[in-house]
Amino acid sequence: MARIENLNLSQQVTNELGRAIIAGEFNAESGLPTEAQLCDEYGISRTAVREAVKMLAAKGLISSRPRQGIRVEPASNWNLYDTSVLKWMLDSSPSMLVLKEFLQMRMAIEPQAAALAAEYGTDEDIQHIADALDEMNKAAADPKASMHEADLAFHTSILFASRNRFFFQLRDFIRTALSVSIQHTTPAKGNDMGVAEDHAKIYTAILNRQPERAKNMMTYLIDEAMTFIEAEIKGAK
Amino acid sequence: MARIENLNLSQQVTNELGRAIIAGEFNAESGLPTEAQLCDEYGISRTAVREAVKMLAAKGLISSRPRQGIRVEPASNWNLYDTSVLKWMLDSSPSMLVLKEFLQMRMAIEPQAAALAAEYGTDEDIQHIADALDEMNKAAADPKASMHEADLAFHTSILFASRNRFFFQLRDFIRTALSVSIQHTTPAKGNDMGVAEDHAKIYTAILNRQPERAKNMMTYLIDEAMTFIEAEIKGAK
DNA sequence: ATTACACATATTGTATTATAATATGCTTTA
DNA sequence: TAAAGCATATTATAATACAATATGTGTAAT
Repeated sequence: MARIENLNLSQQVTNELGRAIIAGEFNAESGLPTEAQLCDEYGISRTAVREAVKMLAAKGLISSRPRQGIRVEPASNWNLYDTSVLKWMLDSSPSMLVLKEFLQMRMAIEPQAAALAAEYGTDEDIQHIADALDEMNKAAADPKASMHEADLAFHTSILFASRNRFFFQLRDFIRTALSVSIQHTTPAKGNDMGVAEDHAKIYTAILNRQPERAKNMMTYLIDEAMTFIEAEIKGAK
Repeated sequence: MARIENLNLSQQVTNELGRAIIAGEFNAESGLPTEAQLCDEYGISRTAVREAVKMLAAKGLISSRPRQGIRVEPASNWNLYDTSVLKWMLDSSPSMLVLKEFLQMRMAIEPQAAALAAEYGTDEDIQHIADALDEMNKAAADPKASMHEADLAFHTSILFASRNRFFFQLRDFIRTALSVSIQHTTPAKGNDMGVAEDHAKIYTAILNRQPERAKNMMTYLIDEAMTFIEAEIKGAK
């Protein structure tokens, strides 16, 4: 087990087991080792093992019952919107497989969020979007600055401005999806300014309280990534 | 504590504390009682209390550190897509407040899911949609049959047919949103047949592999509920 | 007076042991 | 063959002890 400083024992075991479960290292029928076996394996007390098991159960990965042991739940029950679960997923499966699914989700969430931001975002919310856009422009001019971080901040600030807690709750998911997306599309760019302009159009639409336009501009932005990825998938065949 | 048969102790405490946290019964600054106090309060061992605390921490509701105690996390960290968390939320806050947010999310997710279903759903997936539609038609004719259940099955089957695990993962969320939605819109209906026809149009579009049309029909369906709710909110003022 | 250091203290973190509850399979019996 | 009961493996809960970790307090040094 990779002992990580600053995390307590049960959290480390949670990490290790969570990763292993999602990587498919446990047979779905036979399930996990018993608590006693896990104690031996990791050289820790049952207290720590049980707390780890409870945390994984809370995330929908496993369930445990007396005499039956610890079973892996069907993947359809895993809480994919849990940050840890999402991380374990990306660690284990080649990101190309989920990249398209990510983009499909972004295509559902972000245009709608942009429209809601245009309709309900406060002036302060919209100022935060402007701030992120400024950072992106700076980064486009100055290679030292981080375009990536500014990009994430831009999209997150729009989720926040939607004034809908369910949209904002997806910020980690969207950030992850966006990061993976960027990693795959960046090689082909060289047009930082063009991307920045596309983002600016979204911001302007929100500022001018044009929900439909904001939605369309966001759809366009994501569709560019989608087109690129589909070509890449096709090419890989 | 309402002791529920068939749930073990730590799960019952998790339920009770989760409910109380989301209902705002704990001061955000002072946090929760210490483990020792919780033991006294519920008359249970530290083992059970700690396991409950770990489960709640896994859902993002709390965090605990030595010497500092158990703190309530900011609501923005709560995992709203966890079924339990969602349930606690609906139990505590008047559903009217979240109903519009639910509909905004449905408006993002479901039209896109319908489009994906039309593009990627297998024939078998689409048959399941047809089955649910049949049930809805039966229920429209026969008052004994449950329209509600058939309606939920219809929407769920489309999420499944999207062939995107992130969409399907939202099934509990969508089902909850839809249930709340129905509770508020049903009084004004009397047009079960009209609703069933709207659903049929979505199905037909998916069957004929028309993603755009499927999306539009689903948008129309949800927009009807949205219009109704907005009128109700306006009327309540 | 202010800073730095050490120490006391409260609270969670981990370990250990013991017992209870529960479900599964096997054996016995009718 | 079926039903009842018993053995057993595994998790569930409890109780106790000690370790680790922050937080504040007081004391000493500058």
